[in-house]
Amino acid sequence: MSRLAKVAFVRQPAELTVAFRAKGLKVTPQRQLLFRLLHGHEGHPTAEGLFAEASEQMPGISLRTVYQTLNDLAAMGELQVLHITPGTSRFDPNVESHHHAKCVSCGQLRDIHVPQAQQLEVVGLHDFHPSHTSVVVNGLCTPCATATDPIQ
Amino acid sequence: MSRLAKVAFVRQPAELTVAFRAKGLKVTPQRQLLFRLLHGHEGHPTAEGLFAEASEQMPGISLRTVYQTLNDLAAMGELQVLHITPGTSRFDPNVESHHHAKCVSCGQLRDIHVPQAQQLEVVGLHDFHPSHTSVVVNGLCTPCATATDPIQ
DNA sequence: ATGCGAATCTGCACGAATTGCAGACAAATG
DNA sequence: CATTTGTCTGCAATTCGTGCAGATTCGCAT
Repeated sequence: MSRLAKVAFVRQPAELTVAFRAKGLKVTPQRQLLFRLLHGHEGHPTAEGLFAEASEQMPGISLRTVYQTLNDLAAMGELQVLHITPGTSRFDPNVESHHHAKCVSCGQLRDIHVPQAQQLEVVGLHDFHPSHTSVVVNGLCTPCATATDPIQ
Repeated sequence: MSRLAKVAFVRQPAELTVAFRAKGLKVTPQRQLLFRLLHGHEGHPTAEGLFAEASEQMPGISLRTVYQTLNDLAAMGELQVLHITPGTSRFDPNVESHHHAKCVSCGQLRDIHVPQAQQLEVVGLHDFHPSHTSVVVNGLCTPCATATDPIQ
């Protein structure tokens, strides 16, 4: 196939609503909007990026609220937080086991699958209890590889 | 053996001196101090951490200079810059091919070897020119695992 | 050695990302 | 519909890192 099979995005907004209430967290219009934006999001948005998207549909929403909600989702394991790019966190709505390819020129991230990732032989891992392995393939995306000027 | 075989640290200060001059960069006492601190450094220090170490031996050295030198070294490939922990960059004097284990509780990083890392099968990597793969094993170090159990 | 030009050092200001705080406000519950 | 509690917004503060400028020093060629 030419693309990854359909991936599992963050849970349905309705499910997140239940999960929030179950934790004593309230479900506000702002949070519902973010649930919707994240569900089906194929990229790896930053908080600022989601704030921009959210602002289109709800002018006046606060960046602070976006951070708050993303942090809550991450704490509940409904969202992956990536620290792959310098300076900023990226939020990955895809919670299925997967990994990333990163263009070292433009910083673009894309999802990949690495079937053997959880069965890697590791040397030098003493007194450590591994839970999850993440793989990042660094390289150049085709646009950056062909362009003379590797600007975003 | 109970530890990794002797790893290759950043090149000898004398070699870095030659490399800097060859690039038209000057070799100052500040830089020589950082060369020495990095050579044989077993950890993954932050710029602030190296600044603190450097300040002991050279009071008055500027944090700006530490950043400058680390960036120069990274640009020359004499140092790896890691974006694994949130908010800050870590500098890895070990330029040999290796990977990292990260304690998700205390943030500690340690070096590991993953022999198969460069031969991983990757699914979903189209229009991309990979150069280098990095593996991070997340988990708990023994102190954190035995201390207060963070997850109930 | 000596001098000159270019690179560097330091201190400070600035910018981006993220969090802390407080008062107004709204969601859940009975 | 009233109460309780958590949330929202705006702003200040913090942290990490870089841009800038003037004084200084390195390194090469006299």
